[in-house]
Amino acid sequence: MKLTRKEEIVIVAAKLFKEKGYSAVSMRDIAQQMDIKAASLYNHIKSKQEILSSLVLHVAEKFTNSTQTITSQDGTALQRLKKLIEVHIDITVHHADAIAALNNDWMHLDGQDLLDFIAMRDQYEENFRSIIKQGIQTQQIKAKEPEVILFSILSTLRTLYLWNEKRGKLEVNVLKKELVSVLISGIV
Amino acid sequence: MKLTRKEEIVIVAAKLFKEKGYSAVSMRDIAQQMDIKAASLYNHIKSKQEILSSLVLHVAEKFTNSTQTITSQDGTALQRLKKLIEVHIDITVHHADAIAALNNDWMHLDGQDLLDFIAMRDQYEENFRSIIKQGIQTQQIKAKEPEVILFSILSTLRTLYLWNEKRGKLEVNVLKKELVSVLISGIV
DNA sequence: TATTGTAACTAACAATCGTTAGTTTTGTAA
DNA sequence: TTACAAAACTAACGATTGTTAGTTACAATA
Repeated sequence: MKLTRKEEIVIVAAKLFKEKGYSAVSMRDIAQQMDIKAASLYNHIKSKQEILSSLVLHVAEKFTNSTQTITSQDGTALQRLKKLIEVHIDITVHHADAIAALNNDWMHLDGQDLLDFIAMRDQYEENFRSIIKQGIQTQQIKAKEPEVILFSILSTLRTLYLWNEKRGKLEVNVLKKELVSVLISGIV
Repeated sequence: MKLTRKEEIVIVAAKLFKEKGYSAVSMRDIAQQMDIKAASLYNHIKSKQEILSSLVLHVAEKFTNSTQTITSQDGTALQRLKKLIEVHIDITVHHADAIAALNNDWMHLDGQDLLDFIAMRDQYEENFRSIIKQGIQTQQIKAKEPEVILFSILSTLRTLYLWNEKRGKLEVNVLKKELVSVLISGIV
């Protein structure tokens, strides 16, 4: 599958955004990385903002869709929680750069894009939360503060894009298995 | 204890950095928030960079110092790991804004400041890592990939500054206890 | 060969950036 | 009241920002 020029730009921009953040990357930086002039970028994109929203909303939708699928499946709360974690890991490994922007630069979205993103993020969190609460109710999960559990799991998953680089030899499936185990069963 | 004008500026800047990131906050933004003109800031600080490095290096040193103390104490690996987590939570709760900059804007430090920061961060991680490895060796901790355990705990701790706002009613000591429990013993 | 679409270019714009110089206001101590 | 230091001000600088307009190079198609 051949990439459009626009897709190439978005990919290159994502790498730069990951390193310095959206605001610290200029259109001239992006252009230089593609060996063209800044003005030439505008043959393919409407604005710098459009790069960001392509990047962030695309992967945000991916999370939302996957989550919806799992939540509507059957199985115990714990099974679905594990599945949710695994899917999050999968998406992260395949879209590490975009997720950096999603984590760190979403606040630079504007207008409807910003509202859409926040809605998706809140819904994603709410999905996790409701499964955790279910798990507590059915006594599959310890009766801790649900927010603390939610926070602990989501923090780890959201920061995974940073550690994935250093993952090195560790294969994805091993990472998945180990991480699910650590998050669910603890370390003692 | 009365704050110097410089300290006031750093505190105000930290709040803004937390919301939009270092690069997206202008000196005029900071000045406006203090009800003065941008040029007036320079009666108290040398540069925008100095604000960032004051902010980041100060709290980085705090982490380093606390860690050193604990590592050189006695007790089992697991006891020291718990203590490390508790101290990290304490510092985070009391310096939430500075930690946002430490997490997200450290790469905008320059020169020696950047090198110093990276050295401190690496050392901090290495401290955690060695305690975890010790714990595995003495079979207090499950024989998982040490990097996965390290990553899971540090991710949660580093993102705590975000959730601390929503902590709401949850008292610090309760948070500490619950979080240590979730990180160490898991949720099932 | 002529045409067309893609993708690059040069040049420039208005706005904003961090920062400096020089000056004035303000509060405190002699 | 005078003197001094702290902290504000106005005005401006050179550099960089995202972006636009108009033009050119090149390949594929008719």
